[in-house]
Amino acid sequence: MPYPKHHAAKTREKILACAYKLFIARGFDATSIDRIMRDCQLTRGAFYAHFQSKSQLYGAAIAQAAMQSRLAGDRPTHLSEKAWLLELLTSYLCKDTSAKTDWPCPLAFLATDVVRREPEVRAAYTASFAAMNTHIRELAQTYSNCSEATVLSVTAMLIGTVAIARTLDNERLRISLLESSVQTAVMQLGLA
Amino acid sequence: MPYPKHHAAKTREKILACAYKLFIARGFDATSIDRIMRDCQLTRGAFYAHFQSKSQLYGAAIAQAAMQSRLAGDRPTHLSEKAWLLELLTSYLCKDTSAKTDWPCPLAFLATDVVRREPEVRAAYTASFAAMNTHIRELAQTYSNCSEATVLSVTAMLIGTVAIARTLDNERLRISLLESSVQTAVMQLGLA
DNA sequence: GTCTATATTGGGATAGAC
DNA sequence: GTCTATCCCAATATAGAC
Repeated sequence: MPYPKHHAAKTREKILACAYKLFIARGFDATSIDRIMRDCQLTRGAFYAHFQSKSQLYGAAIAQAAMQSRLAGDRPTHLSEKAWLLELLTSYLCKDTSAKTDWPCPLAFLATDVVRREPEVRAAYTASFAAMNTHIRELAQTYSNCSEATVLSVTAMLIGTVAIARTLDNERLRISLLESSVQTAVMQLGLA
Repeated sequence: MPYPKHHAAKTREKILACAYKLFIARGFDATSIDRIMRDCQLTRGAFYAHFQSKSQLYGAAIAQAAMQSRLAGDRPTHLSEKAWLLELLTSYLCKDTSAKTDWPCPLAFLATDVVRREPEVRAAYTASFAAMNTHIRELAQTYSNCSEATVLSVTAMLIGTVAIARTLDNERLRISLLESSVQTAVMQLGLA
C-alpha cells in the first residue's frame, strides 16, 4: 500500500490537534473544516475519511484535550499530593493568558459553546468535568477531610474564573480575579 | 407621519428581546438576523434601521440583560440586606433550568461566546461582571466584613456553576453542583 | 421604517478520479 | 487516503420601492 503504517492514525491526531486549536480560538461555528484541513496541509475532501461530521470531531477533540490535561497526568514522585495539588491549581489559574498551552482546558474555554451541540459532545464535557472533580477530591482527601460539596464548588470556581478572566477586557480586574481565586481555593482545600 | 410616536423605540426594544432569547438559545454565530426579525414579525430589511451590525446588537443585548437582572434591581423594603442577598443567591443558582427567565444572566450563559467578539461586546461583558461583583459586595458589607477577594471568587463560582450546570447531561451531578455552590456561597458570605 | 429583491460570500457534505 | 470539482443551502448586507 502507498501509505506508511499508522499513517491514518497520525493524520487523525494531527486533525484533532489543529481542530482543537481553532475551536479554542474561534468557537465551533466559526471554525470551518476547510480551515482545519488547510492547517493540517490537507484538503477538505480528506476530512471525511477520518470523521463522520464536524460535531463528531468536536466531541473527540474535547475528550482528547481532557486526557492531555496535567490534572489527568501522573504526580511527580518527588512531590506530595498536597504540593502537587497546589502546583496544579496555581498553574490552572494562569492558563487564561491567550491559550498558550497546546491543550487548554475545554471546561473553561468551551463552557457555553457545548450546551447546544449533539449529545455526544455534552457527554464528553460532562465526563471531563467529573474527572477533574474526582482528581481534585482524591488529592485533597489524602491530607484533609474537606467535603465533596467543597470540592465541587471549588472546581466550578476554577473553571468559572478562567472562563471569565479570558473574557474581561480590564487587566487589573482579571489579575485580581485570578489571585482571589487562588487564595480562596487554597483556603477551601486546606492548602494554606 | 405614518408611524406612532416612539414606534422606533418600541421596535428596538422588541428586537433586543427577541435577539437575546435567540443568542441565549443558540449562541451568536448560529443566530441569524433573519430569524431574529421573523420572531419580531418584521423582515430583515428593517433591521438596519435600528442597528449597524449584528455585533452591535449583541453588545446592546448583553448590556440590556445585565440591567434587567434582579441583582441590579432594588431590594424590597421588607427584607434586610442579608435576607435579600440570600434570596438573590438561591434564585441565581436555579436559573440554569432551560433559560426560563426572560433575561438569563449573560455572564453565565454567554461566557465563552463573548471572548472573540468586537471590543464593545467584551466591554459590555466586563461591565456586567464588575457590576454583579459590586452589588454582592455592597450587600455583604452591610452585615459582615468578608474580603474583596472572597466576593470576587464567589462571584466567579456562581457564574461558573450556572454555566457548567447548564452543560452537564447528568441530572444528579447538576443538582449536586448547584446545591454545593449554594452551601459554599452561604458559608463564604457569612449568610449561615 | 419597513418592504422585496438581490449581490456576494462561504460552509458542510458528496462524487469520483488517482 | 487524498485529491479536485460540485451540489446545495444559508447568511450578511445593500438597493430601491412605498
